Amino acid sequence: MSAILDAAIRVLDREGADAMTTSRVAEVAGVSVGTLYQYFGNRDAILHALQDREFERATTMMMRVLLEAGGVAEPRVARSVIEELLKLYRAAPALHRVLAVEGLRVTDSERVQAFDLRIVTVIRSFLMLGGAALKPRNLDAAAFVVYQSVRASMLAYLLEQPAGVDDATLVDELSALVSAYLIGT
Amino acid sequence: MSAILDAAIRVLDREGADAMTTSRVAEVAGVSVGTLYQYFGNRDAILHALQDREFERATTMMMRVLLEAGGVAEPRVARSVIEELLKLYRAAPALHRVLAVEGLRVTDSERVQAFDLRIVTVIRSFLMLGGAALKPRNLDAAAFVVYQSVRASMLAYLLEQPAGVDDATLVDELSALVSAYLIGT
Amino acid sequence: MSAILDAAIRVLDREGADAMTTSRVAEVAGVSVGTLYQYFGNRDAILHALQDREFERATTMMMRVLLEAGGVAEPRVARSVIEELLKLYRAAPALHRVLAVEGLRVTDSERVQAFDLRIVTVIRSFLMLGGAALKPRNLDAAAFVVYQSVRASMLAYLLEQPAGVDDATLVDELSALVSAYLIGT
Amino acid sequence: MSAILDAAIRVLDREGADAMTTSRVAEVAGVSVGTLYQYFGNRDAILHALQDREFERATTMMMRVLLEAGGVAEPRVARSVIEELLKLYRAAPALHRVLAVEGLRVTDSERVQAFDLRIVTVIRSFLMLGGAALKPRNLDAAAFVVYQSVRASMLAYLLEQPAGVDDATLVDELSALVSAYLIGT
DNA sequence: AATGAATGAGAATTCATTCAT
DNA sequence: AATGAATGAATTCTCATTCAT
Repeated sequence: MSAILDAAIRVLDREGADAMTTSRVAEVAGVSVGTLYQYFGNRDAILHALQDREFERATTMMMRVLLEAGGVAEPRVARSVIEELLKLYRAAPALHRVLAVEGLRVTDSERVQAFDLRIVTVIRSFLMLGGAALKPRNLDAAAFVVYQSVRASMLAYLLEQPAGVDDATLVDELSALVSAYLIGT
Repeated sequence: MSAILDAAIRVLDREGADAMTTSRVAEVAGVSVGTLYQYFGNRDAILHALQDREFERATTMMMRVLLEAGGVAEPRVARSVIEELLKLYRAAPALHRVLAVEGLRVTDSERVQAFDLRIVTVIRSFLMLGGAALKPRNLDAAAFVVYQSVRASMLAYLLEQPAGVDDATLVDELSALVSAYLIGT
Repeated sequence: MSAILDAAIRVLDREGADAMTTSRVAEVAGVSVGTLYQYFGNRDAILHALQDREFERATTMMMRVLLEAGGVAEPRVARSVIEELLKLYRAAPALHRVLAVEGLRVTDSERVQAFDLRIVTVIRSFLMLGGAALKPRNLDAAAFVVYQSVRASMLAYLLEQPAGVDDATLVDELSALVSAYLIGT
Repeated sequence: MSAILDAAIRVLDREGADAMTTSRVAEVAGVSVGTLYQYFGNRDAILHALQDREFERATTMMMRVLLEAGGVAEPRVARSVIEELLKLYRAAPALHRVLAVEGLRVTDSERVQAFDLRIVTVIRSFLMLGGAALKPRNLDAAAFVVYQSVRASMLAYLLEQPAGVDDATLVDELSALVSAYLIGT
């Protein structure tokens, strides 16, 4: 039930990851723990569902931006993706924090499931489509490095609110970073 | 006592973050919990101490590399720092994972203490010294973005061991990323 | 509804006593929990119904065997009853295990209801009918001891499958035990 | 700690098996749950410890009785063992009930550990020592059947307090049962 | 200073039972 | 009569922290 997922995000963002206990989520969702367990077999299932939702949102967004750009890799496209991603992250920073943290905790068997790896695969295929405009690069590594860079910077920006950096600056610099690296501009 | 810190790292890297309980650390260190609490008032104090030690190592390393390079910002310098950083991370990936994770959990009052922010400050001053060779940039943002990018990529690389990326590739791509962004090469 | 009782036995024997939850029984029976509660006011009511069914089967079987033997107490009769009982137990060992366990849990007020006590009463009346052929005994105690002995041995045999004992051996030894005790042969 | 084991028995006998929760045992023992878990890694460990203690008591008792009898198998010996066993059972009927119940729940891997099987082995070796006086029997089956019979009758007697049976009668009949079966008297 | 037994709040999870539809 | 989502008390187990020795 999406009420439970929404409650989980709310708890995550307002009270922190430690507060995301099954009881607290149930309480905030306005249901009993029992009900929560009817929908999610265990605590992790909630995070998995959240991950799937976010993964879909991010993927959809990237596809939309790329389609609007006509499939051409340009600084403009990178900037659009980064802007949209910032919106996605801002909607639930703590969720993305948890997703990132859990991604790094992933065990071999679950590896393919991790948010990280799924997104990197999507980015990799975008880079392949970008074609001639891009500098020649090891696609695996480039997709990996670009994703980690953007994700980490955005996340740390939202959670730490470092002095001297605001939304516009962050988008500018991340766009510059990615464009310089991938396109050479 | 550094025996306790070493034990903490050992537990962290061999048994995972969840296993780093105060009792387990004490056990591995060969002391009693009571003794551990004599040196570290609470669990977090251990992490703080670990953070300080890592911070010092990283800072020292960067200074050394920069001095050896004669204070000039060049791709070669970026690559050296990245290579050295990889060594530091590889020595205790799980420690750096925890440091990263905890850094993002930081509350306002402790903000200045976080590993992240301290390192960004150091990097910022390096960028200032780099002088004319560098593209003009918002220093705060540039230091921030560069640090987060390198740190996240390195950490994810060590913990996730993504397919298609090895040490050399990672160093190459991170160097390219940073150089293209800061120097334009 | 006997579909529910059959489901309960199936669950009991295939999945164990712990798995016999009301939901699981309902599921296996192909009805909803709600429906189950329409027929059985609470979980225990299912066990009571099961007990009644088993009690009737055992009683009927014993009567049939005794009638076929012409009402005379002989080793041959004891053996027949034991053989038939083994069949009954083998059809649903876990059920009989639960019945035995629950019988021992019985509270004062429900005492008369317990499978144990009901069966012992039936056996007692068989012994009375046996007449002159039997050694003189305290009938209450004899019925009690004989029943407990046969039941426990059979149950443990089916559930533990002890080394060195098979169907034939068990029937032989139990027959010898009972005959020696009651008839002196 | 034996205070915990004693508390477990007290709870078992006064409040029933269901009441034997870790918290309740800790409470009755006058310690915290945490302390309980320091001594017993999990709930079952308590039962295992109890089992070991009872096993040792029963074994010691049987050896003592047999030694006193000079190693000869006679009705008198059987009666003594039965009398002593009744004392042991009476001291904690609910404990023996649980031990019996758990014995039947035993899985393959733990089989050898079960109270039942351990005791049967001991009895088997007593029967071997009994020598010429005994009727020829399949030792495995005889030990098994005798143990189950005595145990079940005694337990049901203590827990159900069946009408028409008292201590003396029970001992008489069980002695008669065992003697008739094993010795032919 | 060192010890480590004791603490107990708190977390995840289960399941008999109810009741509105 | 049937349904099955919702309930929530109860249970097991963990671990940071304390304190008497």
